[in-house]
Amino acid sequence: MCLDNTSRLRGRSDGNGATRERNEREILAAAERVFAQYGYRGASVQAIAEAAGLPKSNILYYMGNKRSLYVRLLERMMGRWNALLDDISVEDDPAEVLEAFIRSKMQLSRQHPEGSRLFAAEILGGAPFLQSYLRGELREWVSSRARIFEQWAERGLMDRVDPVWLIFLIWSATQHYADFEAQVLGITGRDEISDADVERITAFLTRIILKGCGVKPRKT
Amino acid sequence: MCLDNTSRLRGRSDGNGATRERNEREILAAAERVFAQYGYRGASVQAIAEAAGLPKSNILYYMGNKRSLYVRLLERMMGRWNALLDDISVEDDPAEVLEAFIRSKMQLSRQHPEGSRLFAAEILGGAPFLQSYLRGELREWVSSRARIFEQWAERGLMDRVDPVWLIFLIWSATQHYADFEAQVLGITGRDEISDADVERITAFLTRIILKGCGVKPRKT
DNA sequence: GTCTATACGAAGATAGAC
DNA sequence: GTCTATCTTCGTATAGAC
Repeated sequence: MCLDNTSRLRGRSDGNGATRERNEREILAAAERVFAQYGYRGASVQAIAEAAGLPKSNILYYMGNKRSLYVRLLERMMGRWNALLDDISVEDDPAEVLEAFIRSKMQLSRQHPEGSRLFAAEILGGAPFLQSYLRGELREWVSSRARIFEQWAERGLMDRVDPVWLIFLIWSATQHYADFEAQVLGITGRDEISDADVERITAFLTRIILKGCGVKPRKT
Repeated sequence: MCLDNTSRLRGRSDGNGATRERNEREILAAAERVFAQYGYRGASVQAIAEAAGLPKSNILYYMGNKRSLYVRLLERMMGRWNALLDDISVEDDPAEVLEAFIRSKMQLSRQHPEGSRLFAAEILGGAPFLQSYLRGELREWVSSRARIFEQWAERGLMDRVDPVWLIFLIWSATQHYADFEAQVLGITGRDEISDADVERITAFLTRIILKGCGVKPRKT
């Protein structure tokens, strides 16, 4: 007699999908933490559900299955990553570009430590889901940057160092504080890495790397 | 009438425990690979058994349980690590010491990439088994080195940089090639990192870091 | 010493009640 | 849309045959 099942339930929900959106956000955040901590295999849907405060089947209802949830998180992280890799040109000032690169990379790891660790765990395990990304998109990005570094060296704006190793050096140095946070905290006796620490580390890395590459100080 | 069970079996085996030794070595090597790839939770005893070419219960017979196998591997890796951290003094030449440090750290990662990744996965997951090692032994080691770096700076042998951040920089840069090997291979299009690559990377890192810290060139 | 068989819980995933 | 109940497979670990 009364409303059918579908409309009754539609009526009970908010109608604009706000609940779904909120739940999805919660699930993605919780899953990022759990996958980052235990890796793809080590993470259980149950653990993600508990972290999100939802029943297990709810996770699978929203995300289909464990695999696609994981892929979605990786893609989200790659998106954040791509967002900060805007174009640079030979005409730019090397000191400025390298400093901005180090700074934005530090901030990305800082703002998304779980995403950073998720990515690290994926690579550590042989990058089963990211092979094509690494061999395609990312490889292209590295090549194009490398060419610019080489041109800077030709113009005498910096030393002739292998640009690819330089990019890896910046990546490893900046990611370290997110990925190996447990080690950094344990050794330094801190219980968190503060904003001031991040500022000091950024300045330290910028200084060592710019000086180490013989980059001429900023024009500004 | 014939021999009792125990002696019969002793008689059948080699008697000097060579089989046991060989099996243990195989198991440890296989487990290191599997734990490195999947992390503690993600690794299954079954997968380790298959990698070692032995039945599952054999693994548990030799190692007791999954946990103690894992701990044993961590301890083995910490042992290798400690072995290369011999004493240095203020009297030594900074350039020589830092270069030797970078070189030996690169070689450790090179010779034991699975051990390196195992350690990385443990830290990534919040170092549940290594908390006390980090807060104790390793912390002490870092402090003592840091003091020496500071004294070198006071003597004008290098810039006044934060010695702890410097140690982290060297660690992250050198471990990167083992831990993120999949990324390095994907981006550079290599299918392995050769000895010559390691040599080039070592030279690159040494150059950037020494120059970046304003270390006076070697006396030799 | 070594392996097969098995106990028992937790894994991912789905069916179906509400 | 959401959750409980359940299916099947795989997890660690052990008992006991050989």
